[in-house]
Amino acid sequence: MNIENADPPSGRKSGWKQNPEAVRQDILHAAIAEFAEKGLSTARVDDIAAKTKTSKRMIYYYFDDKQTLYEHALEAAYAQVRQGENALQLDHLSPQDALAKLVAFTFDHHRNHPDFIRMVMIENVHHAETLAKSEAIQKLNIPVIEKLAAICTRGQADGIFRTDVDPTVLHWQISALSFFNVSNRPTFSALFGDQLFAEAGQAALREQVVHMVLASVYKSKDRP
Amino acid sequence: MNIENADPPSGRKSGWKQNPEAVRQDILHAAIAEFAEKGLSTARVDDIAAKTKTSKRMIYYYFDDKQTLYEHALEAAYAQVRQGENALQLDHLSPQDALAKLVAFTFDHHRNHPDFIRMVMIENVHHAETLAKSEAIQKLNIPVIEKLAAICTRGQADGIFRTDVDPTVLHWQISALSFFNVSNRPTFSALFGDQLFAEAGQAALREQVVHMVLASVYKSKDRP
DNA sequence: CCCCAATTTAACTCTCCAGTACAAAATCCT
DNA sequence: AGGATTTTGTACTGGAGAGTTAAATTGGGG
Repeated sequence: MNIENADPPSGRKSGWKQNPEAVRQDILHAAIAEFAEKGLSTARVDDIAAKTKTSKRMIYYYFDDKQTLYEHALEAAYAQVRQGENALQLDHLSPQDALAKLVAFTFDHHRNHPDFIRMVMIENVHHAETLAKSEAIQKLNIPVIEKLAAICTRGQADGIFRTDVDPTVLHWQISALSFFNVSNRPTFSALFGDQLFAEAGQAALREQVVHMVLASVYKSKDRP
Repeated sequence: MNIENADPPSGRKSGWKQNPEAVRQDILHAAIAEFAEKGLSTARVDDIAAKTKTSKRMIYYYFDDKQTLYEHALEAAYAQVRQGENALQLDHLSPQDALAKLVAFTFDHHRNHPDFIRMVMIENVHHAETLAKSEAIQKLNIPVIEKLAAICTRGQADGIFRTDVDPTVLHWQISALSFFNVSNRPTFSALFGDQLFAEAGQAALREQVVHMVLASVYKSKDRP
């Protein structure tokens, strides 16, 4: 879908053969899918190769080994998802509305990017060893907190938010609810049924989550 | 710590040699530790054996293969944790206090049983395939919901809780916040620092979590 | 005390799979 | 064109680790 061998229009970046950048991307997408599906050690390089337009040999050509490939795949997964988040425009909204929109957006966004969630789950299983080494990923996460900090500041200036709201805590809350919804769906629905994960259930949960987070930042007297 | 080879006081259950039940338990504990630490496929049977008083061959003697051992380890992990929960007595408390206590307890309990959390994480990475097959585990989870349902009923009878509170949703909320706190600590602290996971931070988070959950069940007019 | 069934030990096999050796294209440079 | 360099295909290797073979040990019942 991405590359056509007929007339490469603007590709051929690094002054060399057929668009190496596109090949890298192709491999990374396949790798994300495989790692997200199976986990780091269960993932098979041969299976990643099979999902690719290219071969196993090429994977080792572009990325040195499985671990390196995993690092790049993790980075790519973060980049893609955070990029989507950065597109959100909240400045024109009141602090309450901005926060509500951010929470609802995050809930949906996580739901729409299960592969990303699963990469993070896997990273947590591995004690975040890879993530801890990647400065690139750490930089990608600064804007999330900044966005929340701006909302907090405005909300406090308006006298509506509690004075002790903490952007990091807020992010923890939003993440916890939105992340768990995707990460623990398998066990939760195996134990308690999957009604909550059908459309109606999810809509209700999103509502709940938005309310919970908003309630936690309001001063008591201002609660709607 | 559990077994002494000096005078087996009441052991020797199955009418045969040195307490096979104790050996099983020994293996299961080692297995839980190893699986929780490394994940299903990264875990090494040899390493489990090394943590045991017995040998690798014995593991295959008592449990047929790695997968079977994993199943039993998962079951044991659930049994242990749910048993701790069942000890909670809530009937003598008002619905609000009961719920608050249950939430705070769950938050702490999860925090104190990281191996259990990690087993569940791993199970989710594997799409809960093993959990889905275990009726034993599914039964273990009924009391949690029943306990919540009882609290909801009482709260509604008192006219304090909303009429549409749902025990399953409530459990989802409590679990999400308490689970994520343990499961995602590695990535979260790699990205945003580990202040939230130090004692003070955790105490504050627990407070927050209790408030959030309570707020979500109160009728608006009754919110404290 | 001797046999049998229940355990246990140690050494072994066999498969899977990450990673590689090697050489054949393909592309660019002059 | 022809040599240098980069890209790709094929077939292979080496090691790790799940699971096994087969013999030794133990305790109990007769």
